[in-house]
Amino acid sequence: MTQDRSPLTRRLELLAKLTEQELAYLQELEAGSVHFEQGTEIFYEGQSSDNAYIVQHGWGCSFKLLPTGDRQIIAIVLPGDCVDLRCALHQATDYTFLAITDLIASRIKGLRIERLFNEFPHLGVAMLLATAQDDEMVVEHLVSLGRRSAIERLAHHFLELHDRLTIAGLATGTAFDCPLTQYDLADTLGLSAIHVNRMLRELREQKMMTFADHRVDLLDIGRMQELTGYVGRNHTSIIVRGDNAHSR
Amino acid sequence: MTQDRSPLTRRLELLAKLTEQELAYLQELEAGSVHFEQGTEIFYEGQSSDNAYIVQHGWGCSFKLLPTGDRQIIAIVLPGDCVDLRCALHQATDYTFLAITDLIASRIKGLRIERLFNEFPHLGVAMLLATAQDDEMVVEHLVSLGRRSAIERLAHHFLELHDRLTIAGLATGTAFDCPLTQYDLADTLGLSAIHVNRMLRELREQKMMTFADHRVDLLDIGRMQELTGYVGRNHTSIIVRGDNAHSR
DNA sequence: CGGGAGCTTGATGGACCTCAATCCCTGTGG
DNA sequence: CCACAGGGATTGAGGTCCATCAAGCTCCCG
Repeated sequence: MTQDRSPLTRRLELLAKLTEQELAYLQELEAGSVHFEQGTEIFYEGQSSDNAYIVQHGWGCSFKLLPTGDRQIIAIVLPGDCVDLRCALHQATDYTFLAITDLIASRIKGLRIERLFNEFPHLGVAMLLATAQDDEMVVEHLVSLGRRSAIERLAHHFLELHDRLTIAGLATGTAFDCPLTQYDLADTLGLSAIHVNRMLRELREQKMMTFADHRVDLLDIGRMQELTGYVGRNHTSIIVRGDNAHSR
Repeated sequence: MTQDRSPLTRRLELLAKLTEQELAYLQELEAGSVHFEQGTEIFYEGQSSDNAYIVQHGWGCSFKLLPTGDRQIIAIVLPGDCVDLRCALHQATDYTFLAITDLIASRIKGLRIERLFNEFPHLGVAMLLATAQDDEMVVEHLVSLGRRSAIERLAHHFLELHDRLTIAGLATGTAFDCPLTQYDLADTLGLSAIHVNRMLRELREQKMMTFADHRVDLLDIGRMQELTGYVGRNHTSIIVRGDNAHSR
């Protein structure tokens, strides 16, 4: 069974064929897991640190603070995500990593990452691919902030969360648990919490989705996709070719 | 002298000590350079391609198009930047790469990147560091779009361009050539071209900077930094420690 | 000389922010 | 058991930032 595989292992196996040896090393990398309480700043902007983290359980986020006190959330972090994999290489973090819920993560020293590339380059490339996916998400997020309206940003964000949680086995059907507050959503989407509230009401009245009691239900995914131009995530492996993607 | 070193080589040497062998391989990687005319779409969204590019000369940008026809520029690409280094690994591009001016770049097959990590892991890690810098820029861009006002976005963007061009040896003092139109700026900063125009006028009237005839002059960098909370780029190497950075 | 790309300015309106008040729920301590 | 505080959600009113529409400008190039 796959229960004993970590979330990251499952992700990587979708991206590349890994040998027993590589799997063993990956397991060793993820061995020691640390528990962080809800609200913990696991590392923070300006800290000199060479640790990276692989999230095993719980929700987190990375964000930056502006001199004005405003907060901009860069990304919501879910199980199977790597945080700071590259920043760990140069020993300085430029954002804060916060545990939104209680969170369990494996801590990895920067040096081991360098060793990883030396000893298991193929595994290293697979992890690069995973971070490339994460980067694509950041880019899509940037597009949202630059060119989408408030309601479009919200719809897009929930479609994406739904996709990621489904892949991680944390969502079934159209609904999922979501610990984010409306303030978190506001700081993610570059809006005020008040406007987030109004747009969530709009989405509810339009019967597209509901957001209540830490639970999200996507009632009409089709219309939400239409609204945002969202193209679902490619669930296939790296050997993608031809006519399945990019229909528009 | 360093004239015969490519822009990327110069960047990497700031990030890691490279052996003669690694430098030679890097030079081989960059060997065949291709010339693209101004306005060329070097690759485009949806294309199935496993090429990456290292820019040698000229300005470019990467952008995404929305169903509405809106354009969001992800990043301005300058000499020494790598484009699509990771995407090349999974053979599908999710944005367009456009030559803003005539542009010279080295084309690199995805396979060679995989080989690079196998045979020269240390060099691979150095290139990872360079892309980590690029990612930090995208993150900072995202923060701008989410939480900065129009005038702050402009000031921040020009401060960043100035820093990058200075490092690349393409700016001296406070001024530099800049082929971007006000439409380009608008699509980069998530604004309308008209509003960009007004805010540029504001910056000029405030005697902070000028933008005219494809030439930028930063008249009062101090006040621009104050306005945006911009912290200049670290010009030092990867061995950064202690008290030099992150003063605020 | 005509046309197009880019810049500039004015007027109007809308999307979203800010301020303010209320309500609910949960946890805490007397 | 109840009072109270605090975090989060909700709604209203008013104001601001920025988009949109419209028009005219300059410059370059065929």
